Amino acid sequence: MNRRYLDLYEDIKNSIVEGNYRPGEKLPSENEFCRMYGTSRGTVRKALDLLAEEGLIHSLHGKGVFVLEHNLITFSFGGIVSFKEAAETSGLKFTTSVSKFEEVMIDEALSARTNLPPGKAAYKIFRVRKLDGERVILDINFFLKDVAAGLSKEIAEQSIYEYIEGELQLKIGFAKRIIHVEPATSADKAHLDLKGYNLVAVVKNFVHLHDGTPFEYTESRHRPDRFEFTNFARRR
Amino acid sequence: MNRRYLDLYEDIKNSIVEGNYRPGEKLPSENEFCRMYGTSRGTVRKALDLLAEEGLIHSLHGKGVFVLEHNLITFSFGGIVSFKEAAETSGLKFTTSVSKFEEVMIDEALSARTNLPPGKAAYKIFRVRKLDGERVILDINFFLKDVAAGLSKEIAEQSIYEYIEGELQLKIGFAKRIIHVEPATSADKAHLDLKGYNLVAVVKNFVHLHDGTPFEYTESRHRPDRFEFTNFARRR
DNA sequence: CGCGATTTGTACGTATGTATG
DNA sequence: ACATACATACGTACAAATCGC
Repeated sequence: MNRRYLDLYEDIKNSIVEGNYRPGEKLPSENEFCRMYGTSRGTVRKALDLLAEEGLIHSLHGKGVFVLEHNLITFSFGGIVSFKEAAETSGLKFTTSVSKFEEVMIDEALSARTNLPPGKAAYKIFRVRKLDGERVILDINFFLKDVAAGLSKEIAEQSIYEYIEGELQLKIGFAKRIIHVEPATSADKAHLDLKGYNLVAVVKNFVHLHDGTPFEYTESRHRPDRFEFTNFARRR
Repeated sequence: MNRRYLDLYEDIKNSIVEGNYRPGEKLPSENEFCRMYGTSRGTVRKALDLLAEEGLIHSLHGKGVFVLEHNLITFSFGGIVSFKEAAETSGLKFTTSVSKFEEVMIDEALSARTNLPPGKAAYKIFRVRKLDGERVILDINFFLKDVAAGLSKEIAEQSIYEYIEGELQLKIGFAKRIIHVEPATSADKAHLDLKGYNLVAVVKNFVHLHDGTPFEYTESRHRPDRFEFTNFARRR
């Protein structure tokens, strides 16, 4: 497969992140990009579309394409990003400890909660994310055992996504997220330094493979004062 | 301007919303759409891209394009949507009351909070959203007076966006959002039925016109138990 | 003021690659 | 092996907004 537009996208994105193109500046015109990369204008525009979707650039008819204000932390959360990736691009230094790794059967109740098919086995994982010595995030994962076969506690301590995409060569497709604020559970109280808070911010992730099959459900439970979620939207 | 891809997008979207194409079903192929609408494949693909971005459909190489599970509430929040639009598509019956409408000067402190330029005048509006007789959302808006000239309390009771886009013919471009959980302020306590909660879920909106100029800052302050934010993401 | 040059937006057409059945 | 369907890439043309002369 070719996918030159992805190379172009990453190239331009890197230039923006590194500050070669700065917020407020005008990018080279589409036709200049065509010359620079030896591609067609359609390919250039496809790369620019991706950047616009992420909120890094904005095109003005007749004027040009401009770099928007951005904070690196912000736009890393635009798509589906593993915790490791997000931590790296944000620059924050988290440490992770796996406090539970077990196999469970998905019964009706669990299926209703996770959207995973009942009757199947799943890995159930608790991971605590510590920042500045405080336990501020509890990640609760369920991965279908069929799909994520061979997951281990050791892998969970590193990056599960690297394993799934790298080793198993699975293709992750899309995810639906719901954010809620919920009462802290006994698990939250046991695993987090809640400092008296009795609510947690919860990001529920329903993740599907590229072929559409659901394979992961994750709840990210945040101490409310350390929670932040960013988002970019365009009006049509 | 032509924008046939937008017509196509809305047509197909309506068909999905109305249930003519149901979740799990396969859509007509791209070439069929070409015949149906008498357009080129590029135009069809552009319409499908928009639907895929919203999480309504998913394409499988060699197989076809399929409708995803969706709840109408969910995808209405994908882009920039006025409260009125969101309420309508969600089917929930909110009532709005304007409890404050005044003009303020943007000083340094307010500029830091809103990202609006210091030294300018702005409309400051409090609107309380009531659901099932309970005051659950407090919207705090700041609109640049320069831009949104002529705003009134009466307009705020209806739809500010209809006024801005309809009457003033302004084009809204994009918005950055940040979601936080914050301690309830005295304003929250005064305007909401907090039922003992001492935290609120806050969605901060930094809205820009199409030409990039910031013109609106809005804080949507939700009672935590009635807060929900949905999101769709794809892995690249 | 108009005119032309530049730049992005839209639409169409064609060709080829790749996955599926 | 073949037809179908989506994915990528190139090319062309014209529309519409902007800017400088």
